[in-house]
Amino acid sequence: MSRQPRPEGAGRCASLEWAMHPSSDALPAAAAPQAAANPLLRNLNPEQRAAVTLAPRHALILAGAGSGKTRVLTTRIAWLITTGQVSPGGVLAVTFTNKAAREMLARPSAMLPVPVRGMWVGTFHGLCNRFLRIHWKRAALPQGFQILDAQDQQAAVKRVVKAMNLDEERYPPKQVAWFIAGEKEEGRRPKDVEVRDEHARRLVEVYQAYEDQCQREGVVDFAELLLRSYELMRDDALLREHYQRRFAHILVDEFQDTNRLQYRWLKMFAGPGSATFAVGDDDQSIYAFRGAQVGNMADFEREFAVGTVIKLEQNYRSTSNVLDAANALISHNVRRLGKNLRTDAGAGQPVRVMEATSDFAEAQWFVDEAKQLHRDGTPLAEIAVLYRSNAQSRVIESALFNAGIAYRVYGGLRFFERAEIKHALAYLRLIENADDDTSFLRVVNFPARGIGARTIEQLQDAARASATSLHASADALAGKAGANLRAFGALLAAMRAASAGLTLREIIEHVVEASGLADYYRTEKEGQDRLENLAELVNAAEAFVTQEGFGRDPADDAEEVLSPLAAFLAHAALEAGDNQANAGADAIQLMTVHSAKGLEFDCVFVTGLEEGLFPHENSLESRDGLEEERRLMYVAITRARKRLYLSFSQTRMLHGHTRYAIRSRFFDELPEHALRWITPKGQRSAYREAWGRAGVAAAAAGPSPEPSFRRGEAAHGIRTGRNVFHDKFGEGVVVTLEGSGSDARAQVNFGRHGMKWLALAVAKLTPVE
DNA sequence: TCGGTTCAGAGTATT
DNA sequence: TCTGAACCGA
Repeated sequence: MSRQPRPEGAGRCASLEWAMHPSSDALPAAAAPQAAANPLLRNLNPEQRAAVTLAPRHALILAGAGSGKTRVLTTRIAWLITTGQVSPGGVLAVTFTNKAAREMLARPSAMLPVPVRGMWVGTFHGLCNRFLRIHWKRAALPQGFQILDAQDQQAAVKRVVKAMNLDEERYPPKQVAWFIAGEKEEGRRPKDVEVRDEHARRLVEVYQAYEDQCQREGVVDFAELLLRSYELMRDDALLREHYQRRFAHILVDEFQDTNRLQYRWLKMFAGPGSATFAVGDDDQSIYAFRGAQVGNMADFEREFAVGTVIKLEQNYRSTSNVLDAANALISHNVRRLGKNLRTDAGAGQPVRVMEATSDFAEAQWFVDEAKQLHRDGTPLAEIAVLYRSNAQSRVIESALFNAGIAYRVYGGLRFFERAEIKHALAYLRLIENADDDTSFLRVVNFPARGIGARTIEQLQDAARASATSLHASADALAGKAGANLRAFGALLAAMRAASAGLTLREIIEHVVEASGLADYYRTEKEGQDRLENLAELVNAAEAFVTQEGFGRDPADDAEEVLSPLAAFLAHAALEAGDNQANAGADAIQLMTVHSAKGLEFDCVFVTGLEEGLFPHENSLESRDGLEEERRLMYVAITRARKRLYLSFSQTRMLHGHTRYAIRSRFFDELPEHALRWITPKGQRSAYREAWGRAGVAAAAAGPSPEPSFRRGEAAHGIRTGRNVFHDKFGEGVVVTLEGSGSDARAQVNFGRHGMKWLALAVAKLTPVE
């Protein structure tokens, strides 16, 4: 044993040095004695065991893909509790997704003989909701405050922009909502935003008006949940001390995905006596675009004076060919904490690489390959197709559909986002809170009850004038329109009265009928599905009440108990539900690389590996952007257990045009020994040979491209789809030809050098082939 | 108020 | 090419 555990408060340089060391011989020795005794620690490797049994102090666990991260996290919780180091009530465990949160609750419960009640396990938002439900008074919120999802938020912003008479062209609600969420996630209120120009000043005004509106209506958006809790902790010393004392152990999953506000939030809960156990992987940081700061890992080490960094590098998922590919690829990133995956699984199958002539052909090839795998015994559900962007799923779907193979696409509308569900929820929310204008506007005329756009405009004017909600202003309108409005108000009042004393299930059943929603969908041609969804909503509510007991815990000493309806509405906003029925069926899995994170499959196909698509063109300008794309590719590769296929296509239908593509630069970063090119001979493009280590000019004579590429014939022997060589930019593909004679120009995709327009009279372009 | 037409835009996404 | 949103006529 070469090293002893680091004493408390040891300097951070030392810890960094630790991080850079091969870890197995550098583990804290403290783990060893108890290890044999406790069954929890059986089957853990030395690094995992070290992490699980770490003494109570801040620690950073660098957990590589497939290294048993969740296992370490959950076993640690169980370990802390069984060894009596903490009671369940002293544990705070945070994740990003509900799925991960459920796991983090379920697995320790299974390991422990004692109930884990009192433990705070959940998503950042879920925990903030819990926190604010308890301290709603101090947070200046109504007890039954409602949560706006992204859709609702955008609608609310739109209303503000309209009310302020701003040009919706210059202030698109989507972007304004994005701006507001971004500022909140940086912890900034309107007064804190730095204003440089007129446009920014206006944006801040909108932000302020939006805040006022939310406060008036008693609603909060997602970012507000975080910010409001953070501020309350920051400003209320008693409260802060209470929670800091309570949570002796804070565990964070996917730490590399935290944004600035989440990091500060964590810091606020970590008191002098708490130990923060942060688990993450900088190589899998793929959410910078939504505010994630990988830098939080370094900040954490510094600001928490982290004494222990443990690297989990033993991979239990993939064979070494797959890992060699992953390791080699990611080594091209400069900004890394440094980590290398290893496995005992043996070399396994080589990574197969396929070059297709078109996106259509690529999809067809995939289908044939998948059929073969299935025939050889792979369940369909163990075959996944990954792509960079959602639009790519279409051609694959249609190929699968034509072949009659079951498949499942991830993403898309989730249960609680469906229109009919949102409508029903809007009625329910109005029962809870009549001032919720977002919900009011959603259903005031749905089903139609003679309240048109003009009426609503008048109503909004009246509401603005009296600074009240729409519902409170209904009396101000005269005539037939006013009568209709008051009838709607009476309907809501009747629903509210009727729901008193009913169970949640009965309330929803009543509302679905009384609102006219059920009748509306019964007469609709395609309303059957929607009716079924509404019935499913009733079931979901029922399940929520029985299973969750709506999340109350006596230990939380909430000031008053929330009604089941309000709790269910919060649940609906925080957990959008599944996006697909029959999730368990045996079907091929289609998803973006982003949504594949955290999953694993026997066979993985990564498709569309073309310059401009993967890496995506929008991220090529900056090094950070490109490195994130590379991490994304790393995530894609490390999803595979046994077989990995990488494919790209010479042409791809994009935005209605055929685009000529160059294979992704990532191929050049993969080790040749782990790859096997399976492209049929006659199908390889010239640059395929040319692009390798030998340099560009010595292109092997390739076969001619598909006949369809021969269109667009032009002078100079250059034509669309042809591979050409340029002295400065190297190999490229002609994408477009324009003009004629001395005006002739060609648009050429030079891959890593980007898309260029070149005048054929000037530029020296030599056809390659 | 509805339904058809026109137009812009098209990356990744959890809560 | 396809989608969703805005717009216009009946």
